[in-house]
Amino acid sequence: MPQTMKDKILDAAEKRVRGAGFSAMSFRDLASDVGIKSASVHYHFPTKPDLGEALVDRYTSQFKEQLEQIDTTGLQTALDSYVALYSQALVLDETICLCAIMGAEAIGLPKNVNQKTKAFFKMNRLWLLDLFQRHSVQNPEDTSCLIVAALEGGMIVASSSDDRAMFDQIAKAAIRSIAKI
Amino acid sequence: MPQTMKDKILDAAEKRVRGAGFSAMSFRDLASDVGIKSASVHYHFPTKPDLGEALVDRYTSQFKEQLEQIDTTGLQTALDSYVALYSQALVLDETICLCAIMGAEAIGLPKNVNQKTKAFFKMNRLWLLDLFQRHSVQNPEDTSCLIVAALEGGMIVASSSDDRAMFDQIAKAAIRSIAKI
DNA sequence: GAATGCCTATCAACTGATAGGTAGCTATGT
DNA sequence: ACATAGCTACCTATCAGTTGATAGGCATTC
Repeated sequence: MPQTMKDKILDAAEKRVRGAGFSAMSFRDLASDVGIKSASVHYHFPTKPDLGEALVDRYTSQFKEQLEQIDTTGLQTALDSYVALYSQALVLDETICLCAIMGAEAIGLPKNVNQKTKAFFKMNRLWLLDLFQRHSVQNPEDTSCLIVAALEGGMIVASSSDDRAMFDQIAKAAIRSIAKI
Repeated sequence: MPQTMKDKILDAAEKRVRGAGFSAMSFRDLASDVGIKSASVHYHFPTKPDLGEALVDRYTSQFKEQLEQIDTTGLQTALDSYVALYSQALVLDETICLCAIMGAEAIGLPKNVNQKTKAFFKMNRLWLLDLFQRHSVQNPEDTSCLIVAALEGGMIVASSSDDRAMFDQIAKAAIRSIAKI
């Protein structure tokens, strides 16, 4: 299955946004990344908000696919797998979660992009909520919120401190706190 | 004590960065905010990295001052005061922590700004570490990291979801998890 | 007379976006 | 079988607006 130009553009955009932010990324950057001209990028994504929306949309659905592949029969192993999804981004790609930076920039971003970012966080919370309810974790609503916040914040603090071990430390502490809240 | 132009510029910069990010803020924005011309902003802060560094520096020292005023004799009340510092930003100014967004944008920012952001997080961790050690909290290192990450991430998730109550929910869950990790 | 704190004017580079052209492919009608 | 029409996916060229930054002028203050 060959990769379409649209996907190549989104790949380049994701890399740049996760590295430096949405407003720091330009159509010309993306054009040179994928080997076409900026006018051709506009052909695939008419405006920048269009691109942002498609970007977060794809990120969310890809993340959802990975969530659905996690074996949720054991609480501990499920959480380990969940944390690994976040950890991968930090270690392999040397970038943080797309929605962490989109969320941080939120006030200055187009509304449609904000809605998609909001949806990403909600999806994460709901997945955790279901997991916690099925494993009889106390205060499942509060706990799911805390885990998402700790992991997103953990990526930012660890990335900013240039200390990847700190993310693992935070993630472990977050998971250890579960069932005791 | 009259406010200097330098401080007025930093005030405007802080508001804009916390709202939309460092790369989304321009010298002309700041100039019009404080009623001078962009060339005059360059007089006070020669380059953008200079401004960024001064901004995070001031933010950190102001935050430190507030930390030092917190009564730390009681663990619970001290934590409540600490959380209130974060909560204020979200509720009153309708913006997130300066270092949350500076940390999120980190990879695309000047190195000197990154160092200052890193220092802010470290200061927070050390303040909590001292608090936890003096109150015999278990795993004080892990716990202090977790609290900082949860609060920074909580601001992003709550702000992005346009749900301020969610921040309080996350903060309460984070604090409740202490002493049980 | 020198330093401070602003100004006007200007610069090259970059931004998102548009207009209009072109090569290649495909579907249709005769 | 073959011309025609239309679509896709790019291109060049250009636009007005914005960006960080600089040079040089002009008051006011010390």
